[in-house]
Amino acid sequence: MLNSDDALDTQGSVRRANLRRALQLVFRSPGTQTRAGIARATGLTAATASSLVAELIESRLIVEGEQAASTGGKRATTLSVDAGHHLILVMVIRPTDARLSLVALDGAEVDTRRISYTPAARDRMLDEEVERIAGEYSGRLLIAGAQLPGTTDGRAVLESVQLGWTDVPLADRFERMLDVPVLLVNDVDAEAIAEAATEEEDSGYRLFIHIGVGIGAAVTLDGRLAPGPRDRAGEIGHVQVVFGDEARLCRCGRYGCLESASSMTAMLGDDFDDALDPREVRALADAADPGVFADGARALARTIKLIAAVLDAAEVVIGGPVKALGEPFLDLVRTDIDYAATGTADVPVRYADADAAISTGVAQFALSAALGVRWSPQQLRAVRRG
Amino acid sequence: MLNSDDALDTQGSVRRANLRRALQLVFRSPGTQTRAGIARATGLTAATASSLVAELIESRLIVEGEQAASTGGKRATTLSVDAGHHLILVMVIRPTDARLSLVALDGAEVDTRRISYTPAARDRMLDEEVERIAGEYSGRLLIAGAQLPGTTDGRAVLESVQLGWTDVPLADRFERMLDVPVLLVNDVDAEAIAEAATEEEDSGYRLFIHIGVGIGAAVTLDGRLAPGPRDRAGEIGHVQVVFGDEARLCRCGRYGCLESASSMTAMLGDDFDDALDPREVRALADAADPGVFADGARALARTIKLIAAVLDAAEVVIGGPVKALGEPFLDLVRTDIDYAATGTADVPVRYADADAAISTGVAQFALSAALGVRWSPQQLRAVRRG
DNA sequence: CAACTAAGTTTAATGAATAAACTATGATGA
DNA sequence: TCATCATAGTTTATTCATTAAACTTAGTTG
Repeated sequence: MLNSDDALDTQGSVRRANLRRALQLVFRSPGTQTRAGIARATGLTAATASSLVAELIESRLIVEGEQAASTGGKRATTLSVDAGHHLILVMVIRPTDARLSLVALDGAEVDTRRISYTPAARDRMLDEEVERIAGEYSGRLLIAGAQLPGTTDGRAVLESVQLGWTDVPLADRFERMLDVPVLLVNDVDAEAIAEAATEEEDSGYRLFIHIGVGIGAAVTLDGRLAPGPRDRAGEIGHVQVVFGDEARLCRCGRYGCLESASSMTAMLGDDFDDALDPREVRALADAADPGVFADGARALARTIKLIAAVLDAAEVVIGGPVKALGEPFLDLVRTDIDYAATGTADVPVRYADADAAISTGVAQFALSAALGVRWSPQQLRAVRRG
Repeated sequence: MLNSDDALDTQGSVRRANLRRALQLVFRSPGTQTRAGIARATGLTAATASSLVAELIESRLIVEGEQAASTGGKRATTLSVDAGHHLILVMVIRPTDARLSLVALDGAEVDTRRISYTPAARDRMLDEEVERIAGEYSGRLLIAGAQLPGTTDGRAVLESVQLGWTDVPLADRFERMLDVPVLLVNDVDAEAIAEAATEEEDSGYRLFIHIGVGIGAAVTLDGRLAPGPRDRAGEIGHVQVVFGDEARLCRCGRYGCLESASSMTAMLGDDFDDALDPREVRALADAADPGVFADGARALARTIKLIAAVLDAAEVVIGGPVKALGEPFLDLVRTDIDYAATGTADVPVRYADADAAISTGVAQFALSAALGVRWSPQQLRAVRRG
């Protein structure tokens, strides 16, 4: 709609860019943004801002709200995101279950369905549910995004060990049913995008590391995934970071992989599972040998130091089930990063915000692709509550 | 000129973008590009392409050349870069000497001056030479770029151990004398940019690693430095990558840094110096214990694997004096990268092209900033010969 | 209540694109 | 040999999103 081609053929591209900018301003400050505010923020004239707003209202992307208090003259008409029309279909696809949510433009979840399946029935049941949604919400769907474990180029699943898929053109399949654009995104990338909502412009690279049964990484910049064709980026779980006698056998058959030291399975044993709730994880952690956390933190710190140095990363965020280990584990990592390192700037390390992983990332990813727009952190919280 | 603001206020921004695209096409295929070719490549109409070309000729950026052979109709007028007017001032600043070159838009070096100094006299002599150039070439200068060792935000030298500078606003100082924009760039970044000229669009990230007395890294994407405010990026020399008994004392006082294993000084001893020519380096290498190369290659391979995995890098390029060690050293690195690693794609590793380091990178960096344009690899070779 | 201030709209002008008709020049084939 | 076609490039009228400036609306303030 607002996106599309990169051809700078005519002034249409300027119009699209300005529509995006105006829409972004409303997304960032819903309920308080005004036509005059858009004019001031963009440098466009009030006439143009009005024209842009008219088109966005016409497209049912924003709506007028209350009159704002006067600031000395006529009261301004506030603008909000139009939550009443367009919907984003968010699919979280996991090996034995999936979650399909319809998310409004204000972040509210309008409808959520959960399905469970055996791997053999997965394709059929997914297709059926997508078909059903296509029937029920036809005309209101804006875009769809699917998050899944594995590598993807956004259109097809290149390789997913967990799902047992190789080169599956999932986006094409769903697009034929839904008749709106469908995007695929790696689950860790989606988690990183959700987390990146708090990222300010020009604040630099942020490294996100998910730690559960496996380990994955993602790099974001200005609230979006770092640019470039990076279909297989972030696959750091099986890079060797432990050497010599300390290197342990990894499930991949090699020695000293990051996962062999820092994954939750490595630290808590095979009883650990991504589906455990934090209380259960803490119980496992209490029973574990404290040495495994020291080893895990050390391997993780080595990884972080190198990547943060080459990117000059502004922040490192750690997400996933590992959060149940709490600040003590993070302090081990921070100590091992060794802030005194010559030539390496201090890299703050923190855990991801609670619940960011659910489906906000896919929704944000799809929204950004459809409208070139980011939600404010406040609105993401709305999605999380949903 | 063609760059400037990001304000999408008017169709002027479209015009600027189209001028850049037309200019880029002439830069990429000088002597063979035509108005009709620009129209075809951009999707713009022939009328618009003609108008863009007229403006670029008016600005003395391109010139008409020969008539091309007919392809079935009227012969086309070829277009070339106008090498006769605008000049780029390229400064390579080193601790005890500097090189100031005036580079034409076709890559030819029109004038080159070398100055030597003691650190105490450096500022004065640089200023004098820049003033002299400002006098001689006033009116023809388009932009200036300075390459130097150390961290920079493009405007000021944040920290340069080699030059003994901290927070020196060098760009401002030179801009007052030259009256054209001045950009600063880290020397390894400049080397990476020169190397990135062969990089195709959308081919992914390329990791460049310079190995001499010190080690630095840079990441490029689509022929340019990876985006983002990365003032201190690539400072990987003093990240620990060797652990346990194998870790050696580094000149920074810590143990196991990448430089302590893989720098030329670590491998060849303190007799090594960045100024040695390849023959002298090979002589040192012949006298060295082969074990140091194995150790150096192993530490380097560990570094490369992790960074390449997180970025999904398409290629790794190694530059600097290390090239004198030849393919045997590179083969050690390649073997250690261990192509069989699970989840890690094969990353090709090669040496940088010969002579790329001289001044092409700064020139390209400045050119890209001034006109948003990249030279073709052919033209970069012209600079290298200069 | 007059003067001021801010929000927002209307109208004419501007500039960069397109479409379509045009000129110029060479290749091709009956 | 010349009519026809193909390609390069220009000219002219039209379109469209912007700006500037005048205007309306609706509030605050002395």
